[in-house]
Amino acid sequence: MGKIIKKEFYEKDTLTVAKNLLGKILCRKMPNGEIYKGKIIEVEAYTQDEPSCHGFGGVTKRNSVMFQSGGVAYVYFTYGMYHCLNIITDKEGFASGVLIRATEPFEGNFKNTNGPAKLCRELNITKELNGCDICNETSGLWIETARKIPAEEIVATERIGIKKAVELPWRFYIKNNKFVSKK
DNA sequence: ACTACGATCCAA
DNA sequence: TGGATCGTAGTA
Repeated sequence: MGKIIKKEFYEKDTLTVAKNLLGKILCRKMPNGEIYKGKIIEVEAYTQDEPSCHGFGGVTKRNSVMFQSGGVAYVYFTYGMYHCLNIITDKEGFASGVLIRATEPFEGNFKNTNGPAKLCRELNITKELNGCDICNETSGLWIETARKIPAEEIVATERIGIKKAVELPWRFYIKNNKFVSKK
């Protein structure tokens, strides 16, 4: 099957990585040993130079992982009850990452993965995984290679749930996929 | 110490 | 459309 994606894949500009992540296989080994694999079908890009990014105002305790070089997970807690998963991209010192908004499950008995917080709840992704290495399966979280999605199958829209820089078309999803979180 | 708010979700 | 729910960051 697929091989684990290496660090070089993530150490590129965020918009490129975001689109390249579509179709790849998000893999999670649960604390009880159960394995989940699902195709990434919806993402959003965030970078330090636009105000909706958590790293926009500089390093804080919460966002420091965003400033690492690509290939680690940034998991944050929000709305008092939810977690969201980002894949950190680009080079050290520049806050940037890709929010995983939805996957299409194909291995493991999981269903509610069509939303960033639902995905984390279903896969037991919490702050314990914040900063973990996603290029090594011992972390319990990694991504495997798969066919590249051609540009004509990718839809770009405005990002969801933000109030700043709303005009940027930095949300990407695979056309006609029924697991997309919102239209 | 005090306050406002959030890259969400779900019920109604 | 509004409520749940609380860590974080900004202000004092």
